[in-house]
Amino acid sequence: MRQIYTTMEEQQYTYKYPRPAVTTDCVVFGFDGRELKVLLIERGNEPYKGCWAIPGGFLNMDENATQGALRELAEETGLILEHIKEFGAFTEVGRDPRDRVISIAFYALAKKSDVKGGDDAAKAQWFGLNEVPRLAFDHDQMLRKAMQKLKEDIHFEPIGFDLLGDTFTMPELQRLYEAILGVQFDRRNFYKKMMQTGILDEVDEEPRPIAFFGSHHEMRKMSIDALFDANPFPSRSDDDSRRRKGTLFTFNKQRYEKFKEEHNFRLEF
Amino acid sequence: MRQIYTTMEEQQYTYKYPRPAVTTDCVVFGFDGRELKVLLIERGNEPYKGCWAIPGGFLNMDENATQGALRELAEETGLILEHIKEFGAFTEVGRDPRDRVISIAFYALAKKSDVKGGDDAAKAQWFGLNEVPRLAFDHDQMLRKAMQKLKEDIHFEPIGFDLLGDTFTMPELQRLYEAILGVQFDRRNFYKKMMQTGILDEVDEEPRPIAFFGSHHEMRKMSIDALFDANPFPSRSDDDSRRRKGTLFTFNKQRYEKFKEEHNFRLEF
DNA sequence: GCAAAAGTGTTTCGTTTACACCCATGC
DNA sequence: GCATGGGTGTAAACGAAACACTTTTGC
Repeated sequence: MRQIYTTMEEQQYTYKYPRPAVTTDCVVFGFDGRELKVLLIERGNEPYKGCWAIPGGFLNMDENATQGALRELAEETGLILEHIKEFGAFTEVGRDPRDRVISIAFYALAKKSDVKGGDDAAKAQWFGLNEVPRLAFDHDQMLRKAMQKLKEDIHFEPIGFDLLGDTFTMPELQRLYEAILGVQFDRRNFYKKMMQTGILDEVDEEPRPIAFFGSHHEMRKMSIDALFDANPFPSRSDDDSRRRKGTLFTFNKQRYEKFKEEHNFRLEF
Repeated sequence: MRQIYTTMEEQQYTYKYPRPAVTTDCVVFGFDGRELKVLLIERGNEPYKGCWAIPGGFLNMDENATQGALRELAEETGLILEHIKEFGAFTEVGRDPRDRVISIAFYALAKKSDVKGGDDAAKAQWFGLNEVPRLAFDHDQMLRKAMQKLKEDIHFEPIGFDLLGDTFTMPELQRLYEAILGVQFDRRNFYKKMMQTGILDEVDEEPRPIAFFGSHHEMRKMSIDALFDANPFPSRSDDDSRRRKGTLFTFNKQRYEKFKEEHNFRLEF
């Protein structure tokens, strides 16, 4: 948070008209095979010290909002993501008790393999969506809006795949959709609909692919196994007993692009 | 623009960290019975002096983004609207050549009867979507994104009705949907789909209702006729020959609310 | 009276939904 | 061997799309 400016702390910035401070926040969703999780951080400073909050922080002058949100996310939680989606600005006058602060809000979807434990992430923790504590600022509202947007977006974009590993089974995918949308699907109909999009490839055996993670500029390679060993999904890793059973699939991005063209950019469920 | 602060021009505002300036912009769509229009203003100041732009301006410290956008819209175009919809933040570092400025963007739909001519609106003008000139800043991009959002939203919300008068005929409504979505519908199927939503009421004869307009705090009443006489839709008012033919309908907001509940908040077309 | 647009029902087709049994795996 | 979850096809219902002729209005 604001680390870039620690060497300038004595410097002052003066403007003719008052300006709100601008922050970015990023709601990160994860999936443990059973329910949706959200990644929160415990605030170390006032206001709302000790309270849980959506990761985020002040926008730097040399980055756009997306870059700012990704940077803050990496700093505060250790998560290195590529795709986040803006879903709204939060601009009520009194939303920060100290100062006028507006926030540009994003949501993101994290695979298990994106989770990097330890160090920076010491104060970051996953919460089931029904166990979320009272959040700082207007972050309750922000979380609700993010969930709503996620529900809407998943009808038209295969964003759900970002929440699963590189390979997944059809029941896993179905459980994910059911968790996000809060409804139950008939297994056979779900299979059919998914398969007839043509964006899924059947995989004969688990490929144990290479995953990338590390800091923004220095990427390291390591096997999925090492990632899992180093950073098991925090709670209920016994849920893994629900996984790795049945036919494996993988998401075919190329065919998805083609699919989008043909179907007027709609993928419905 | 910034009028609230004209008495403080000598005052300076100092912060420990640099802050972007925050503006709001509002893309206003109108409909002349044939094609979609967008309301633009000609800039009187640098940068982009003389260039057309989406109405907007700096956010005041005592208003949220929605209030700021509505205020700027009223100041710059004379339009007093109630509902605008945020569709994104524009935050690229170099989007304003002078300073770091981020903008929160809205779109709005204006009925003919919302158009208030003269005075403030001297430099505001409607453009057909194919006649839009090169716009200031990143406003081309902003306009494209607004159109895209409008297209998406109209599938699920009856926002189209805001573009028509209090009463309208079915062909008018159909032309509007066709203009927004860029497709052609079968007349009979369109009738059926609209009527089976139950959100339209048939009106026997034109009710000549009372309309409200004026400044934010001092509302005046006048008849629709006087409004039309004073402020005909700028271009092609001969398009009115396409109107007032056939059965009149009006939008039933109450039934729409009920409809939303029953249909899981979806209104598809 | 002629041209242009409004009004109206039915059939066809495709999509969505509902539904049941066998198989593989883990305990 | 029993319980749990995975895998598969078909029939019925529903909603979307295609389609033509008569009536009204404006010139």
